Amino acid sequence: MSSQTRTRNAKPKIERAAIELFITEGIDAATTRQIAERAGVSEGALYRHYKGKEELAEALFMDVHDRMSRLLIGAALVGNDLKTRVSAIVDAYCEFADEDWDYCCYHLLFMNRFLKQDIKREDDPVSLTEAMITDLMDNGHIPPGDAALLAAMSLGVITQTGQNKAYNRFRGPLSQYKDGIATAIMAILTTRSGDIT
Amino acid sequence: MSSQTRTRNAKPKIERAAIELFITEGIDAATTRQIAERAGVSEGALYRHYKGKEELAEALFMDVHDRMSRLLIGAALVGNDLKTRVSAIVDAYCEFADEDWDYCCYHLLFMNRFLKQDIKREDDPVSLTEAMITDLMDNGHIPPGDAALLAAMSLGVITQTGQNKAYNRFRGPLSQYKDGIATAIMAILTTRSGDIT
DNA sequence: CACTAGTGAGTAATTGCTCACTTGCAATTA
DNA sequence: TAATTGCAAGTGAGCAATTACTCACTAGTG
Repeated sequence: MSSQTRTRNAKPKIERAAIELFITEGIDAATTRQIAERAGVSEGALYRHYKGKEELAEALFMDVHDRMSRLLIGAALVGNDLKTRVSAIVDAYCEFADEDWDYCCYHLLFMNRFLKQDIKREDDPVSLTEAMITDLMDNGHIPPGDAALLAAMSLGVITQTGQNKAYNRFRGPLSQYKDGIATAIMAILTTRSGDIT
Repeated sequence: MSSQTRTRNAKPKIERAAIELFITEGIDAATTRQIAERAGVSEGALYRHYKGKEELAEALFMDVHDRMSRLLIGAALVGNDLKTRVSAIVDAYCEFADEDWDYCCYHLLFMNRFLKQDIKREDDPVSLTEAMITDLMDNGHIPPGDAALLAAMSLGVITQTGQNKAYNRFRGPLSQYKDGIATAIMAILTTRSGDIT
């Protein structure tokens, strides 16, 4: 390798390659050799930046997960009524998804792998949503109800739409569905057991 | 192993052990030795009934997946109006979940692994739900709208509630939430963009 | 007695990771 | 400015460990 220039900036290349392979092959099935090859980097380079494959996968996931949390917190500050908040959150999620689908998709596909341990932090997306819903109820914007359940269902509307895009059932940008998603979430939050005949 | 009686009915023992390990360890991380040990059976027994570990995992998944489809079809026959159908489906799902949580949980956790290839069969749960929603719209039970999106979101409400139980955010039987879930789905299906101020 | 179902030690292949070595940037010195 | 040098970053052959699967054999049922 005499006159060949050595690769630079291996870290971002590795991360991008890893995300792509993790999505298509699965985290366990993707080998460190594959990742290195796709990144155009040697296998050893991976270990300069991460302790191992598992740590790489987890770091990538937590990076996205924390971005989601910040996105939620940011959207919550926009206003305090129902429609403003819900629209802000849905818009922000869709924008993130369309801007970097691979990272968003990775987050959707491997939630259960990394979230099984990491239960009930104060600042994870589910807890944040739950707190926001409690707040909306306290301020009389929505009728009282089980905030935890409402949070789970509301997030389910968003994530399941994303999953359908991941399975190629939906084509094109996620934003095209943002009105439908926001409407559905508002419907969930405002409707209670007696309201439907 | 002279006077030791040889194990009988290895197949169901293997399946149960596999499901349990797949849930806790993940499909790739669970080894054939672990499965055999937990089942109280030799490793070779697995290969009398399945071509390999992957085929075992897929067969188990498809078994549950098809049960879900039959469950949906059965519930659809109960009535033809909104409330009857939605309640029937939610009740059936909750009952299945509470009766055999391991199988239901396995289905929830590994959907994306096995459903990525298996896109758009005529009789998979998502397509069936979509068809049912189209039918409800045609008969004037719910306002017109994007049936595919509404199907995805409605199923999201159910699956996400299940996922939350899988992550131990929710304790106890899933049935305790069935009214809340049914109400949310009806709200989604009956509400359209202009309905909320 | 035939044949299905179960056994488990052995094998071949994979794969995550290590380590001695190399590169070339950036700070230090002359 | 040019030479020196320290060090973070990159290399890749090779190792040690794991593990899915095979196969010759066997138990026991009908």
